[in-house]
Formats: sequence, C-alpha cells, structure tokens
Amino acid sequence: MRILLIHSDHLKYQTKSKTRIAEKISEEEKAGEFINALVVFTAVEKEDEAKPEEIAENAVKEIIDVFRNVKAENIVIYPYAHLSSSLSSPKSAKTILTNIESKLAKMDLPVSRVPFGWYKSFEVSCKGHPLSELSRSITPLSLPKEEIEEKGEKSQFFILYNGECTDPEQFDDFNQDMKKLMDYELGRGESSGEEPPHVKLMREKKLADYEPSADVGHLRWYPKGRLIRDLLSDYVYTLVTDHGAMPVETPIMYDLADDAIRVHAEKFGERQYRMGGGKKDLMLRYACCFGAFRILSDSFLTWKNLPVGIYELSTYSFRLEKKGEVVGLKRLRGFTMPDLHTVCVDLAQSMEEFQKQIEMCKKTGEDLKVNYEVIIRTTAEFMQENKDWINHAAEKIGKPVLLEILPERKHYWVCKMDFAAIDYLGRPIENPTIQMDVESGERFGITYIDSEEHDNHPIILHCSPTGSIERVICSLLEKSALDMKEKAPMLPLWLAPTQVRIIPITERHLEHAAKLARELRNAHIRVDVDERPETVGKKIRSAGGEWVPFVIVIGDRELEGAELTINVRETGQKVSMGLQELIDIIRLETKGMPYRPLPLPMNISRRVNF
RNA sequence: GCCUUAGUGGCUCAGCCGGUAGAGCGAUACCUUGGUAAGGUAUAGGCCGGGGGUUCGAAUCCCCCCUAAGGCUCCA
Repeated sequence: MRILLIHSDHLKYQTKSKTRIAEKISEEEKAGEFINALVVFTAVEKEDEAKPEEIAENAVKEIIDVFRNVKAENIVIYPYAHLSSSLSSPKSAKTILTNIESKLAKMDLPVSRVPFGWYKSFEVSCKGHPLSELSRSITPLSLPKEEIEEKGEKSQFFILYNGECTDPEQFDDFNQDMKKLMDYELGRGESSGEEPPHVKLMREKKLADYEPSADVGHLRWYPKGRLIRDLLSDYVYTLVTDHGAMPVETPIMYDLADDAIRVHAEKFGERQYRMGGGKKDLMLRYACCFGAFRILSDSFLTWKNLPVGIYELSTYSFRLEKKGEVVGLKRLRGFTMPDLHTVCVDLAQSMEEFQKQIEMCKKTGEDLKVNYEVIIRTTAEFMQENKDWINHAAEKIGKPVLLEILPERKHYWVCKMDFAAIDYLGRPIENPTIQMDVESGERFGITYIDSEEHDNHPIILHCSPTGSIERVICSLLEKSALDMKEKAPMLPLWLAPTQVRIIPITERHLEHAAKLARELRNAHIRVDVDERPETVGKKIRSAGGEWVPFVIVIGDRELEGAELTINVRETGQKVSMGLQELIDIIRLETKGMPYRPLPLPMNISRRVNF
C-alpha cells in the first residue's frame, strides 16, 4: 500500500459522478470539508491482498504516528488510486480502507473517509512545514516479528510408543534418527555449518544443476536425472492407481477472482507466484489441491462413490520460498509433487482411509530403501476424541513416533502425519505426508448425496505417498553420502541410470561386447559400452565414479568361454557367472519396480559431457 | 528477506600487503593394443561473477549489484 500524507489547513471535496466500482453513499457523504486535517491519500496494491489485516494494522500505526507528530485535529482517509501502478481489486481496497477507518475510530480518533469509486473534485491546502508532506510504503513485513508470533500458544510434544504417551525428556529408547528429528522439532538441533552433500552429488553425477537464467530454486535436469524422475513418477503412479486412485491433470494457474481459490491461496500468504497478464490476477499453484477440488466440486458424487481418490503429479508446483531457504533438491521454488486427494463421506471413513495411506507411505520407504521417522500432528480437540485411533496409527509405524499437539486448529487439517528421512547433517527431509482436511469440502462447494438424499460436505485426505520427487532424490543422495563412510555409495538398482557397463579391452572385443549389450537391452536392462581407447583400469574407475552397479570386462577369455567376470558394486567383489544368471539377478532385485530404457547413447564415447 | 562467507579455464582450486594469469582433472591430437580404481607426450581453453571508484597500473584495495553456501524462520 502506498500512502501520501498531507497536513492541510483544510480539505474540501465534492463527488461528481460514479465509476463502475462506486460504493453506495448517503446524501451527506457526497461532499465534505475538514479543518486542520491529516489527509491520507491511499492506494491499496495487489500485494496487499495476501495480508489485508497486517496491512491495515501497519497503516494505522503509521498514520497515528504522523498524526500525533503534526498535531492535526482530523484524519481523512482519501482513496487515491494514482499512487500505484499495481492496484488491488476494488473489493479488497474497500475492505482495507474501511478496516483502517474503523480501527482508528475504535481508538477514539477523529477519522473520516472519503467515498470510494467516485470522481471527485477536491481542494487541499498544504501547511508546508517540514512534516506536512510525507509518503510511505506499507508492507506486512514492517510489522515487528514478535507481534506476529504472539498469536497462538505453543505446541506440546510427546513420544508415542507401544500405546504409551511419554514426555520426550523422559523417553530414552530412541533410534538415532528419531533423536535427531526430535531435537530438530524441539528447536535444539545443532548445526555443523556444512553444505548438504546431495548438492555436490546431484551436479557431479550429472543429474541436475541450478539454472541461473531462471528464478532461484528452479533446476535443469540432465538425461540421467530426468530418467530417475520419470522412474519415480511411474512408481508413484502405479502405487496410487493400485490403491484405486484415478489420475487427472489440471492447470498450473488459477484465477484469484474465485473466492474459494483466493482463500485457499491465502493459506500460503506471500509464498506464491502471482501473474498479471491481461485483466486477470492469477496465481501459480503450490499444490494440486486447486485443480482437484475444482474437478470434485463440478462432479456429481454420491455416497456410493466414496471413498474416491484422484491423483495428479504436479510438474510443477510453485512456492515462492524465501531466497535464503532455497537449497539444492531439498527446498525449491518449482518442484514436482505426487498429490492424492481422497474424498470420504465423514470423519470415520477418512480415519479408515488414513490408516490405509499410512501403509502406502510406509511401503515407499521400503521400496526406496530410505528410513523414515514419523511425526503425528493433531489438534488438541481431535486428539481428545480419537486417542485410540491415533495410538493405532502410531503402532503401524512399529517404532517411537513423535506427537505434536496443537492447542488450536491453525490450518485446514485436524490431523496429519509427516514422514521424514534424516539427511547427512542430521536434519529432517520431510517427505510423505497425509493430511485430514475438514475445511476444503465446504469452501470449494464439494458435495455428495448421502443415502437419505441429503447434500453433505466430505472430509478430504491429502496424501503425497513419497513427498516431492526432488526430495526423494535428495534423500537417496543424502543416504548414499552417509553410506560412503562404510561402503560404495549407490542408488537402488531400479533407479541406476546405467545398470550394467561393459568394458571391452581392445578393439577386437568390441563386437562381442556389443552383442552382450544387445542381449541385456532386450532383457530390459539399462546397459552401456565403454569403447573408448583407454586402459581397463581407467574405465573401471570411471564406471565406479558413475556408481554403476555391475561392470563386465570383455577380453580374450570371455570370447572363448560363456562365463563372465562381473564386478558387483554392492559387495565390491568380482563374481563369475553366465549372462542369463546376471539377468536373473537384476530381474529379481528390480521386481515390481518400473523400467525405462537408457536415455543416452549406448556407446560412452558418443556421450555429451554435461 | 536479514546476518556471515565465497565467486579465478568445463570441474576442483592456487595466486590476493597492487606490477606479464597458474596447477591438477576433463577436452582435443598423437604414441601406447592394454585384464580390474588415473599409461605417456603435446595442444587448445580465461572480460579473474557484473558495474562503478582509487591508482601510472587492480584478479588483488574501496563501494554497489548479481549468484551460491551456512545460520535465523517456514514448509513437500
């Protein structure tokens, strides 16, 4: 918001004609005169819409401050659009201006407001002393931090284990990761000041890199990284469709003129990308909720349909995170999140579905070989009424779970469960999540017909069974950095860009190498051939650097016999076996996991060095 | 966003109390036809992040900006 403050001897105005957005006024409001008045010319801006309350409060503070300083007798709020080129909607402007007026009136200050949306003539005579002309930009940020945080009491934390609810201070049967998670949640994590290793790894392994020509927190993905993303996408797709969800795809931007969209968007405050462009004020989605809810509210749902899940992978979701918070794959401004929304008839059904989704989230940890620690967050009220259910949820995890109890409901959910991997530096990477949403059904006008033919608003579960794709890759890389202390780091076999590398010793072994490669490729194994004229030692080393799980050297011996010598990265051993045996081993280990072919030239010498 | 630190060939870094721009890896070429984690030789490659200032002279000193990392805070 921009304001221009003029300390005037007098202000006179007269309304002339209405504009399209004029407010209704009484006869006596059509003209006015004020003596010794502080005139506040005010333009409400687009960005103010996110935090109207804070803006009004800050404006009031600023006005009172100047008012007392100049010792005026009146305050006049004067809507004056010409102070800004990025105006808010007239509706928000009226709301904010009225709000400022009533706040000042409540403090018994002599305040008046000139009508909004009229063409007016006016006369103002400025006193001309040093403080008589001031301009200010009002932002929600100028509100001191402590005052924002004052609202709401603090959460309480407990450890849930074996049906017991214990004070974290009293509990000592922790695994290391849970201890780290708890320290972090309770705000007593210590930091070593190191860089998270995944950032170096994602670049070194040519998976992804920063893109300086985009905004902060948007990445470029190289073929190997893109392959891993695609495999993970395939994985989640199969997982959720196996659970009965229906995939959809929805737009990435939404019109803020829709009230439901705007209110849901405001949950994110300033962390949104806004777009102008034409007459519409648009936001970029920060999750798939918007599109999913719009589909659901336009659908005809009956109790017989429910529970029903719709699924979308958000390539991309956008969140305008603070610059200093954006890091590698852990925190981005553009990210890809699997997002499942499950519509349930009531709390009871959503609680039942919730338990199934816990199983699903747990399974992703097993399939990805990532250890999750779990936090259940709930409102005090929900906890009170559903103790057994929460205990049951915690028991499913099979190890101690952190429980956060919030005194009041601050968000759209009453209960959520977060699964976090612990990174190399001992900090959580929040991955899968399940949330029980009691608000959006009503807000988005989503209804279903129950068996008595009444319309009802459903409870909606939000679930991301893996968390964002980027964070999954982040967890995998962080884990491999931890592994590095003890053994050769690697990705799960089904995600390894190259699963088998063949190294021919000399030119005369090339043909045989190519033949083996063809056979492996036909067996749906990602295989490549390092036919560069380098020494065997060097090629072995370079395969090691790429974390290739199986390496086969082809020389005269292999030309003669059927047995191959295979370097197995996992064990660090050289094993002798036939080709079919290798194929069987790989098939067994990647069973049930998605496959995509190698997205790179099979010959190493033809590869681009990104 | 704020505070701290950093930015030098594609990558990792040295040079930084001012005086001709350095190394290793990688790349390219040639030699080597080599059996399990770097074979040899040569060559190319730089607006020293950008802009301004001080100076006879700036990668080096000063100011502003950009980008990155760490911390604060919030999240998937």
